[in-house]
Amino acid sequence: MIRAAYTCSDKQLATSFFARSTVTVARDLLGRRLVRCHGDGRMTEGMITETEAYDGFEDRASHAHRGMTRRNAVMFGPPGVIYLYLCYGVHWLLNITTREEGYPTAVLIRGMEGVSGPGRLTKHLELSGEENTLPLGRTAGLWVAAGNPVPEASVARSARVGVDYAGPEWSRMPWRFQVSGGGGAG
DNA sequence: TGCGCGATTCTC
DNA sequence: AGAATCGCGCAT
Repeated sequence: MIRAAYTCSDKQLATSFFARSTVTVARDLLGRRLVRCHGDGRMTEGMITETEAYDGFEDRASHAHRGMTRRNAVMFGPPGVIYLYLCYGVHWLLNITTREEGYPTAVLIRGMEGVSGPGRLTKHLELSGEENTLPLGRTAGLWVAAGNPVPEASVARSARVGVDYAGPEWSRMPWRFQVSGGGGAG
């Protein structure tokens, strides 16, 4: 039997990485490797290719824009924490909290290498409500590996998906980040 | 306690 | 274009 070994993805991003501006973190996560370590030793990992920022009370697209509730409480907590919620009663969506405690923010992980769509991503990584509220790390079996972001030329910005209900100002906010074809091998 | 809706995805 | 599917958030 082959025992899973931690290799280059062993070193994870420090909590301080997530303690910055939500939009900055969303952009800076592109190109980083998302690592999932299952209980039975299997590991799944891949480069993050798409993210979205949800920032503060004023952002009407954010779960937190009307204040703290049971569901979104984790967004008000410390940075680097996993926020998983059930969308449409069908799909789990993965977020990572950012900024300081008390200010509600999170980055939605929408896509990774070989996987498009936030609902398919959690299914691929075998994530569900169990990991909700856990800090990124070995205990959760999920973390972002230290590495390099993609170059600026490889970043595409656009409006967030599926948030028309937030009104024109907030639904048009260019807080969606994707790895585009440009920028060379980096 | 009840009701409408959603940070999506799959099928027709 | 419409269904799946259920917890959340707000109104009663």
